[in-house]
Amino acid sequence: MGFFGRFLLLGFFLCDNPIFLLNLVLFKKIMSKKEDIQHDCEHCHSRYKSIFCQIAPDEVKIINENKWCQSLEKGQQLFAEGAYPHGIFCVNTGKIKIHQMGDEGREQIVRFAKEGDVVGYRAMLAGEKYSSSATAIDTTSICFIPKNVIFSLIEKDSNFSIQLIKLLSSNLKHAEESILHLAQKPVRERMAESLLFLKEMYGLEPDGVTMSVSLSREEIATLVGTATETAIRLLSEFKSKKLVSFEGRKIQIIDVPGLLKVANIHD
Amino acid sequence: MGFFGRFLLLGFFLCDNPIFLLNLVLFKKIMSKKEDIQHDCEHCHSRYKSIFCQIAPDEVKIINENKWCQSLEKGQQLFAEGAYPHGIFCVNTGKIKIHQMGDEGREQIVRFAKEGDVVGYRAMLAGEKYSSSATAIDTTSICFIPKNVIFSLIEKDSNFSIQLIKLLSSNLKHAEESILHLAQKPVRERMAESLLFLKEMYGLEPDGVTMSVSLSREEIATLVGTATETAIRLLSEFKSKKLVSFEGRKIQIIDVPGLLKVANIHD
DNA sequence: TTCAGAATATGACATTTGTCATATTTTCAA
DNA sequence: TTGAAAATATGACAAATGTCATATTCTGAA
Repeated sequence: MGFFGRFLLLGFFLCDNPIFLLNLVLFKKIMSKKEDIQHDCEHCHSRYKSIFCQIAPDEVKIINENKWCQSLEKGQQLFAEGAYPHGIFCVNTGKIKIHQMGDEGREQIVRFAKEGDVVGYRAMLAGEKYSSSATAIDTTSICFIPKNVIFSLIEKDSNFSIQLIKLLSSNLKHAEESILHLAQKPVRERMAESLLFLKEMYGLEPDGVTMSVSLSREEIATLVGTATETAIRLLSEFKSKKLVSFEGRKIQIIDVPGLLKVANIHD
Repeated sequence: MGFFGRFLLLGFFLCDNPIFLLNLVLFKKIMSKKEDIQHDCEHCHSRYKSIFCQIAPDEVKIINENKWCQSLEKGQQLFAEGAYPHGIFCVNTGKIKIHQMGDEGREQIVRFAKEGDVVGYRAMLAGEKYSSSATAIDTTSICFIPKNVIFSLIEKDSNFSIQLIKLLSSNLKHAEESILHLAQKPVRERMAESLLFLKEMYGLEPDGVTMSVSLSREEIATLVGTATETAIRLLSEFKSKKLVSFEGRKIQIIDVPGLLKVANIHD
């Protein structure tokens, strides 16, 4: 897709979007970056980790011709609650948080995405507005695949449907597990669990102890489902108990068995 | 499918099931009931409300020939956490709760199902063990459709895949909403919300005020995500504030706007 | 560099919610 | 019918968690 095509697509994406102003800012930022790198789906390393891992070569070609890549700075929003989806986003590299706004203006992180993950698909598939927002929590490179391409893939390739179904199933399983834990586990256990989860999700830096994700205390609090102050206190407590250590937002996981114990995880 | 076929299927269902003993009880109960009514999918009223509403007549025929119906008493378990799924269950009439067991042996209700809903599909589609249990909370009639029938339907009918995808999406949306509310709303708000939810989900009796679902205080507590005593206290409070009234487990919704206000729901 | 605003940290306290004890009522099987 | 067990109800209290106030530290723009 050439520059003109991309422009048209972007225009389409913007014009029936309720939060037009916000996207206008995004639009300007994108335009000011001159040209984002257009990746090649055929040799895309993150494709093999994704729901697109098994699709036929000519389908890959169609996606490649219709997709559109973009890079996001840390903190940039990919889409916002209430907007209409026109396609899905595939994460090439980077980190994304999926979050919702609560009554008192407090955000709640409900999911994360990394390389190979797909975001924004739930609302698109259901034919609804986005029920959550997505924001980059690190420099991120994503590809946008238009709605019609996805739906024609579902029509043609039942294997792709199964991949989507498995993805949704997996998300649903995790969501229901979160429901259980939010309802029944005390904050301290959830904090330990969340730290272990982040370690699993985004891994560690080459030093083998520092977590690759960098989140503010407030973000950690909205993941755990607690007040920011409580999150800070618990992190300090974990530090004093030598379960973790940290310097600002760089958190080191020192004692995994200890954290598992605090999280009340056995098997 | 004749009696012998059903027996074989049941045998299959049972033998690689980790909680064999539990199912043995179920097995005996089923057998003692002589013969469950075998419904006809072609004229099934609940099919039109379900994910099977759009499938082709010959597919309906295949399902009809391979399905197997069963009725459950209130309190009977349909499947248990940890067991392996061999198909999905379609609710014909009745009410089902989907619940998980927490660390301290406390259950947590994560979803409900009624006429036209499908249960047990998440684990089956993902190729995993059940992550939750399903139990009838009212006299319920269900049909069992074997795994292979469902997967061949997905393969043949992309429309059916889309129905499944939409179902999963809808469940995921509700689950993420629950996460938000459990993390941010106080118990009182969640209680009011749960009562309104139950009213929407299962409706009212002909009198126009009494809720059709009958749950114990403990079950209500595990839905709201609180201690049983707290649930009882809040219900009493709502009663004294004339928001609801009740006689045992029969709960009347008196003041919907009042409940909406307590639940902190505006729009 | 410097300064303002944001993020982090910590104490004091209030509120919410859970737990335990103990009635009271209901249910169901002998 | 009756009695035991379960469910419901309520009080007293403890524990967990949130809120507010206030330092302290960090960060980025002028």
